[in-house]
Amino acid sequence: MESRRILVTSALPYANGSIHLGHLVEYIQTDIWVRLQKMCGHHCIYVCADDAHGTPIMLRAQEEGIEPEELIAKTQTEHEADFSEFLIGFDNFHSTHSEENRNFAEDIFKKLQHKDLINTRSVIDLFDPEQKVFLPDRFVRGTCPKCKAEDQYGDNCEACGATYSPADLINPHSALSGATPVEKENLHYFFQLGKLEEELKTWTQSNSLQPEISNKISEWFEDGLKDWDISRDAPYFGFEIPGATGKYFYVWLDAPIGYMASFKNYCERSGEDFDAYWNADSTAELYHFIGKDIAYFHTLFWPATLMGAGYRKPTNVFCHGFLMVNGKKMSKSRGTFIKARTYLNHLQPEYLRYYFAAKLGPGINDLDLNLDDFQQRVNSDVVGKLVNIASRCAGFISKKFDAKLSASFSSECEQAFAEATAANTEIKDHYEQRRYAEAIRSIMKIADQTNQLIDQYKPWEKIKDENCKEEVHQICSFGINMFRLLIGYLKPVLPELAGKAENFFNDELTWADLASGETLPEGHIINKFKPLMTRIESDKVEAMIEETKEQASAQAPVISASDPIDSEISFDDFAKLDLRVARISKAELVAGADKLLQLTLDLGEATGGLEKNVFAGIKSAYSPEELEGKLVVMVANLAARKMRFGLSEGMVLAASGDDSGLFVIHPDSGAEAGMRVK
RNA sequence: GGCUAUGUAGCUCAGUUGGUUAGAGCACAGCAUUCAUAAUGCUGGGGUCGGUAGUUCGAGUCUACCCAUAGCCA
Repeated sequence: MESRRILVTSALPYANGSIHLGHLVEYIQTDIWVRLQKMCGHHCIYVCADDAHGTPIMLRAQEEGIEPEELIAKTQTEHEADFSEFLIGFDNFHSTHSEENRNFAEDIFKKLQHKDLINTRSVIDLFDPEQKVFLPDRFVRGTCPKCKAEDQYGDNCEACGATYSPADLINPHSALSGATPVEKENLHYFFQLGKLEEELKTWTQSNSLQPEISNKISEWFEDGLKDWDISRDAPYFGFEIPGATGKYFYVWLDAPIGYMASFKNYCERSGEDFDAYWNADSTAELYHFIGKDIAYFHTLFWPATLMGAGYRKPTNVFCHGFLMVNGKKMSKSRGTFIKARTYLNHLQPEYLRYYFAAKLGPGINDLDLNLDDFQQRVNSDVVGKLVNIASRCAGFISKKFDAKLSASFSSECEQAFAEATAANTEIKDHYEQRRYAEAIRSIMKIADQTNQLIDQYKPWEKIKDENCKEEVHQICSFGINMFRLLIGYLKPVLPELAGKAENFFNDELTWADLASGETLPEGHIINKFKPLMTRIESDKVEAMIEETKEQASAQAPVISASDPIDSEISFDDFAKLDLRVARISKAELVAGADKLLQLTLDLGEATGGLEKNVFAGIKSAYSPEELEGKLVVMVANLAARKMRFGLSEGMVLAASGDDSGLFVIHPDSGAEAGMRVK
């Protein structure tokens, strides 16, 4: 078989926080792919690095009262430990804040300049008049224009998730001085992507990108490519642009260059030939595994950078979806924003590797970590089905046959072994095409068939009959051989388990061994069987969630301060409100309104049978049918307000938090329409 | 708001170019079994495929609109 030369990367984790289970989807996906390639005898190199530049890192370092360099060094140590324990087998892990990366970034920038792909022009930025510096979005704070949460960043609101520009903030102020920012012209450097449009189009079309991504990319081309702003002003943690004092490369310019820098760093200590992988005429393969959120940095900006600077382009870019936990986005308060370290404190990494593999496909769908399913699936598949095969056969072999295997099977078993061997082509292809879930299904099907066969031969009965001893020897040896095959197929996913199993049957497995169809030889001695993997226990999963919740509540004061109690009012202020119980006599959809329902409220006999018309913004949480007949509380003396759809004569009270829920307030049973609420 | 995806049994997912009674694993129920880490085998119940309206002899599978979820908008 021809050996391929392959360079693989995972996206660079950002150095301002810990690795969490969401990150691990990608590293595990990549690692499985790389391990398969290596097992197949290909020359495959897997590099990564910490992404160490940008404003958030500066801010974080400031908060902790340390230099950015100290922060990123500390983070890198932590990241590497997490990856190593999750068995992510990087050949090199580096940092974008490195000499290699500085050299490449500067060199690439100069090449782009030389090709006339860089220009400059003035844009209006916010300026701090006291500190005399331009303010990055994150250095401007103010009230969210959408949800009115106070003290939010200039680019997005942490309370409601809205995105906007700093100029949209209410009461904007500089995070540095507190002064109100002023608008001022500022010089920026731009990468003129439009000049590479044709070449980029060709690349994106010829490159068998995932169809979802191709569709998305065609969108960028439709409006023509805009120039890309690649400079940021001091204060910034990054590389200064050559010949431009006080201007820095935007983090997204030098981050992907970090792939090259990390590989260069690897070449220097391994003797690998850098140019053979990166020159424009390279015949090596280059793959980037990334999350769907950063697709266009990798399918547009990054290839453009490489083209412009005269390097090779990626062979392909593989996008994956996001991790959900129990069907929802990871959430600190639900205890599902689980850090890699927290997981490791309670559970074995291979459980998660198996579960992710069992659910990963080639598409960009989000992947759900359902914790009950996780426990059941791993226990059932890996322990119950797979490891059980060795466990139920090993005893007979070691106790009754001096730990020696037979190499002759019944014709039925021989056929089963041949079929399982033949499946290697298909399984390998599933892995190669990143259809891990299908690979796992194929593998577990073989495990099922093996258990069925063992059941059929009933060695535990036959062992009682001296005449059937050879049959027992054969079926158990068959089981061990099938187990060996299955472990081999799962080795990319479960490298540690595979290592233990290889120890057990005194053999090391490559894909060629699996494909050969050969069994272990007659008389081959197996070692004493020890449990290779134990079951996931519920209390461990619960403990992990608890620990995550504790981490969240430790930060709670910061979170609760985002919505403090309003300033005090007098009783007289309160008494001005005429709150009444009302019955919804009619509720209907409003044509053309996204969020409104039109309610007819019956205020009962006490008010002389008064009815009011109210438009309530509760369509997202209630259907008209479920509201009709219900009692609610309304502000009855609120001045009527004219809306696009008609006159609204009051407000219905409802509770809402930042977690997108909306809950209408109902009086307890017994209340009647018209009653005062006080 | 625009765009790109996703929405199939309690849970997690498969369903090729539209075609006989919609599949798997887990969970559940019953039976068998005890070699094995309460593991294994057999049998069974359970979905009309997010909603509505279309195209078609025929749609989970095509079209339009709507709803929900995720991501992106340099």
